[in-house]
Amino acid sequence: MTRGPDKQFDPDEALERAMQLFWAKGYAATGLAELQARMGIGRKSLYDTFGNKRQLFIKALQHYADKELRQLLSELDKEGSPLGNVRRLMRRLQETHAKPESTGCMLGVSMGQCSTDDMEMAGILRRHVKGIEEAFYKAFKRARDSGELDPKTNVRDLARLFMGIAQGLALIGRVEETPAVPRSIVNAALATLMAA
Amino acid sequence: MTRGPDKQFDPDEALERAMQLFWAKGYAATGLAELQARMGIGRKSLYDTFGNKRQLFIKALQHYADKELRQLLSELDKEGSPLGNVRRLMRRLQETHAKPESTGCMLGVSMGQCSTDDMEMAGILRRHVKGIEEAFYKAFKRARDSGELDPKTNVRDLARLFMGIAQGLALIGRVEETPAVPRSIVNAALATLMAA
DNA sequence: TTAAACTTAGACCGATTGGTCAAAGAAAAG
DNA sequence: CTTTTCTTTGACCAATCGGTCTAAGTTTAA
Repeated sequence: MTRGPDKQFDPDEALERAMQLFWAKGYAATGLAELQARMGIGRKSLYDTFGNKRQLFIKALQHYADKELRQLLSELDKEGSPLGNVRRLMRRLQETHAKPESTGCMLGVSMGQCSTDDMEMAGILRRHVKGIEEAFYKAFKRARDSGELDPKTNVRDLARLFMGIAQGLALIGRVEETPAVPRSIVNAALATLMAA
Repeated sequence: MTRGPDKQFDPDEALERAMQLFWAKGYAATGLAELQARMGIGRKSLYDTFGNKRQLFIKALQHYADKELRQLLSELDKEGSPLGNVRRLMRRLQETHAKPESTGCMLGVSMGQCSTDDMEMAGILRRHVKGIEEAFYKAFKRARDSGELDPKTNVRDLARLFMGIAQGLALIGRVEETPAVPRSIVNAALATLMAA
């Protein structure tokens, strides 16, 4: 039993566009006017649909993290060599962040942007970062169990290292203009898996 | 032949304080009023001495990077085992960023904050990041020459990896509230040096 | 058609933004 | 002393900030 007209815009697409803007410019530097223009909706619609600027940002962040984690998992959970999956993933990340128009990872960008005493935001970011860690953990654990990694390998530490490397890579990709540094980072990261 | 009274404040200390604020809150989220209060100077003095907000930020960033790089070099250039120096440095970074009040690395934070099309800022950040890479490079090269690292090691790649890890570590330290993740990252990073 | 329920565009709000300027104060030079 | 040159304070500016609200438009139910 609904009354009145439906929304004239697609909230999902509007959120996607808000995400892109926040991602590229950051929370504080993104104004409502710009958001409206990019999302193609009026101010009232924005507030009715998403609450306020902060809530919109949080929803955009959530949207980003869900999408990113889903892709990460689908890539790391593929059948075959777990380490092969990790290698393929890291090479893809390398290519992504080596592009000059790369805007990095929205999680990393947000970690750098949120005030240190913003506990709510920190909690949200921590949860998402944990998700990435867990995805790597599963892959490395499978690798160890299947003999691809030394049985003595601390896979928890290794997972956290790769999560950290991925964050560092994304961050540096934002300012680097040649593919050299991202390539080096991934080269060296993967080289450590050979030796282990 | 100087005329008129001297400044009533110490520009260096004012810059130091501005740096702390920018570091913790980021460029966009830091207002002039807050800066004035923290620096303890009037608005006119601020503009006469530092130009405008952006130039003040750039000077603060420069100040930070110089200080940080100096410390990095003094730590990595110590006599004795180069790899030992790297280990000591990484453990120190771990402790720094494991503290709950850690505000990360101002370079990394700024990489995440500057707009992707701000070429001037990107250039400045790239230069400073390169400085960190070079510091690691020298240390790893010494390590390879002295037989601490496998002669086949690509020390350029390794240096870039460690620079990236340091950035990731600092970023994650901003939101993490327990020392577990930073410790894992450094554990795993140093473990790769053993095997190599 | 009429009324109710909804969405829309955009005017509007006080507060705050980065930035400027004039007047007052202080030290050095004559 | 006076004059000159500098610094400081704080008022002030237009523009923009995030956020609200009214009025008009649109669709459905009766």
